[in-house]
Amino acid sequence: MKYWLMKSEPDVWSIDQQKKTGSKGAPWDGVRNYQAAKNLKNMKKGDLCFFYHSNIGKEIVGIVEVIKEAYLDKTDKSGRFVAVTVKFKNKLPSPITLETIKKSKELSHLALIKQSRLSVMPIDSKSWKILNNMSKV
DNA sequence: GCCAACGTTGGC
DNA sequence: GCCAACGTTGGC
Repeated sequence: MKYWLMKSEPDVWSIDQQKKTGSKGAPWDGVRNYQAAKNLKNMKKGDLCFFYHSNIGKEIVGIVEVIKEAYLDKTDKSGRFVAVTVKFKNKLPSPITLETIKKSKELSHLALIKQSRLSVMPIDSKSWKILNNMSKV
């Protein structure tokens, strides 16, 4: 199983909206970046993703699970980009802010920090564990 | 609201 | 296929 991190502006799509969709989940679409799309294509059913709120909050707020692997993004007329379906899994006991992540030397390699504009990125299992531990109060 | 970083587009 | 111009993202 792989781990990921996906960004969303809570104005547009927040963890609470995601939660409301329950077990049927919701499409993660609108990605218009090849690198992010490549990551979407590599997702497998059952993979877990951190849900990050960009702009407002700038923190990891929860975890969602991939329930449908990459398919053509219906919102993309060109047919070049894909979407996946994810379902709400849980909210973090306490959100992890970007500021906190930046302070950790062990997490300095994450694309979240190095490539601030990338919206879908892999998270190695070690970093996943570190982040989960950080979220426990 | 600004602007740096960076991705994309299109003319050549 | 290069690269300038332009658009977008996202942190500050």
